[in-house]
Amino acid sequence: MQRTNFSELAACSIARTLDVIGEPWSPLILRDVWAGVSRFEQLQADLGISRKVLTERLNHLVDEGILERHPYDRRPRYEYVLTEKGTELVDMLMVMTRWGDKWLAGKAGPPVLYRHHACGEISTVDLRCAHCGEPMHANDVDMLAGPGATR
Amino acid sequence: MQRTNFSELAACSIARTLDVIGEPWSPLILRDVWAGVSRFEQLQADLGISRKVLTERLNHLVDEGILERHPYDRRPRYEYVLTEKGTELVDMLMVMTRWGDKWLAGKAGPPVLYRHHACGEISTVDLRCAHCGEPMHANDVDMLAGPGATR
DNA sequence: CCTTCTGAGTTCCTTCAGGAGACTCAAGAA
DNA sequence: TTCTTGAGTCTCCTGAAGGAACTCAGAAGG
Repeated sequence: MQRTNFSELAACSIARTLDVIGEPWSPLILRDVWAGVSRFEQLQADLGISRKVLTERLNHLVDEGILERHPYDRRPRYEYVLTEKGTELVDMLMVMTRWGDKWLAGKAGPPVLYRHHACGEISTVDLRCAHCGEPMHANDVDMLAGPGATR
Repeated sequence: MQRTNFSELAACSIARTLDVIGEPWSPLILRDVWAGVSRFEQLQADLGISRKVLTERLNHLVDEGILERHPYDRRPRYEYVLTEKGTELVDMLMVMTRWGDKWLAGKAGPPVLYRHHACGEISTVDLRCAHCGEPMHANDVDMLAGPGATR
């Protein structure tokens, strides 16, 4: 086995999630589909990914229920569309984007801005506690074993 | 070139972030260091990663300012510690965890729970607009070109 | 009716990253 | 002086990623 199957290492939601979108290119494919680049040829041209790997990644993302293939012609032509499961994964991309904007964008500033529908403002995501609404970051929590802790 | 350098593709904070922690194992190393597994031998044993790859990943994460090497002995023995930059990356892991808990944990439930210091409750992260405080997810935003959009 | 075009893959070959395990090296312990 | 331990190196092998050419089905064009 060349690449370890992470989710077999331990009961860990991070490892499991990496088995779904941890392979090279997968997050960028998700980003593109989210941004409206949704056909095979468009994705291949936009990313410069090899056709073989693009095929593999798309199949995997469809198998995992992240993307759906929607035919747009009577010929075998498809558009890839985010499922609900896939759309919720984009949350992670938004947090990645925020981190990259802060730490890697440099003087040029963020390459992409988000306008929030609810308030109409250019904004960024903020992590809050689902319970009390206060900020919730790495140093604001303790970790405890959960019900699914054993394999 | 076997693996594409994503950040050269386009001005994209996701691609740039992937160049920092997108390689296989890197997020799991981060998780372990965050959880207190901080020495080479511990990481190797806990993850089952090959020593060669662990060395490469740790060097890269140190180079990128995600981890710092702290000597804990007069012999060359080190502990790896998250920098501020690295700690903020853990936000992303918390969001990955939440997604994995929801979509992949199944009946067993989440393997790990987080207790929020501020309120003392077991809770999860929630994405909010930094501007208005309302929920902010993939379908709640429009994308616009930002100042760093050109390469 | 025959040829051309197009989107969506497949196939094939080469190169290089990941896995496994043995080896090294420095310093303290026995 | 030898043994042990943590933290890496080194070597060999396998298999994934890159690149480019090939296939295939249906539509369009003459």
